[in-house]
Amino acid sequence: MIRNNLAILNIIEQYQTNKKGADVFLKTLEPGEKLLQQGTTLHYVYVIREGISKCYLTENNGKDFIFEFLGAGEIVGEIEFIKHTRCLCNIEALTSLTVYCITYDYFSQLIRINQPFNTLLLDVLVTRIYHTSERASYQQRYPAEYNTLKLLSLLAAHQIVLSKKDLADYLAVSIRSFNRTLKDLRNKSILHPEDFNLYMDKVELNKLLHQYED
Amino acid sequence: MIRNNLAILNIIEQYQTNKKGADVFLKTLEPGEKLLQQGTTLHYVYVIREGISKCYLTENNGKDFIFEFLGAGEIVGEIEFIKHTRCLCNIEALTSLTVYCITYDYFSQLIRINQPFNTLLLDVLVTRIYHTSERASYQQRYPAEYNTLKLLSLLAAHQIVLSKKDLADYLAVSIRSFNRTLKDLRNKSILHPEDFNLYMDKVELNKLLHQYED
DNA sequence: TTTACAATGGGACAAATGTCCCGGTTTTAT
DNA sequence: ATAAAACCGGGACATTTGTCCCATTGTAAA
Repeated sequence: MIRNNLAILNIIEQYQTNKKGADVFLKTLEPGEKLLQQGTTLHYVYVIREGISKCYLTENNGKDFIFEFLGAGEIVGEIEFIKHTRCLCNIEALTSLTVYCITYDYFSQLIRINQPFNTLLLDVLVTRIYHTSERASYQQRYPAEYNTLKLLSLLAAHQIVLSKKDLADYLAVSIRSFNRTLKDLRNKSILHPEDFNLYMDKVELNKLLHQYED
Repeated sequence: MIRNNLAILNIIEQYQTNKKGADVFLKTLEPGEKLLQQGTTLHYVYVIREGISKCYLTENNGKDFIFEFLGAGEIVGEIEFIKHTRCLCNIEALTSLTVYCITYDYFSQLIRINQPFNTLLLDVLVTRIYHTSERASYQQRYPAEYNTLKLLSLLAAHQIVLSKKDLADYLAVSIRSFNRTLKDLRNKSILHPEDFNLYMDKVELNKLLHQYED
């Protein structure tokens, strides 16, 4: 659930050390700052060097939907670059964030001239389609309880603690609903992880749930 | 909602006429036949020449979720090709379907050697991410009524009549729910399309709704 | 320290959605 | 032509989820 891509990071880091030009440079953001603002025009493509950010969209009714949490090596702004559009979504730093800023010209060069990079980019895009589609499907076709468990088990693989608001926005439910689900799960003395296709046993599961207890 | 891509179709048609080899050949499917079966291994990438198909995933609980309706020029199987995985989803013909079958070898060549094709492919992938993400967001963040109207207005732009099951699967709701929403909408004498950001007036809207009346 | 403000947790109720099921219609096979 | 089977719309009820609200806790600024 927190995406990374070290291969991309490597390529960019090589290029940055090779030529210290104005083509690739670093930028730092504090938690809460936005790298991309939905609807604005972009001039760079970014690659995250360090830190975690959330990629989300704010609907007209004020509700947010989080597409992904992005970590090291993730590309940002490539959609806007390729489609020549304004930002589809917001990217906001959750931790301190360091990103490589890549000029449009240079990124365009990379795609055309650097075959391995082109291949990596195709892979990144396809991976996104895969995950976005898969999640869109199960998140709408299974009840919140199932999705909550799935989310918690994914979260357990990372150390970071995310706010409940963010978790709820990822699941596309209200905070109230999310809290209720957690409470229900805690109260269920008999939980069969295998019912949920989770790769964890009951002990692990309870550990997870009680992380979020009072 | 029914995707097309004439630029891709053009390129493939040119190549097919140029060299009548075993690299690109045609295949025909009857309505109901599957071009891709979720979980199976693929050996070709396909480009739709004519007809409409649905791209959907069947969850373990038996529920389907339709990602998209694919029309002329749409690429199928490129995800499986690039990620070396088995089929993520099903592709099923809704009308008679003619597709170009492209060998993996040849597709791989196209990507590497044919710059315009590579660019088109990037554009296709990015467009998919864009639409999938946008829809995942609003479909989960707005009530069914809003989504139903949006769907009907999109549908109006095409001539094809889709089954209610397919429309419900696209919206990720039960048929019962979908029927109920249609009924409610029909009974609302005062409907303000502008409330829903729909590009149509009240007369058009009613025409739409009564298409699906008894 | 005190105050203000954001984040949290959950009760009560309303609204939305799913499940089950029945009666009517259409389709298919014999 | 008739019986069996599949399809369809919707009623009734259960479950899920959202909205509104208030009390509590934690945090940051004055």
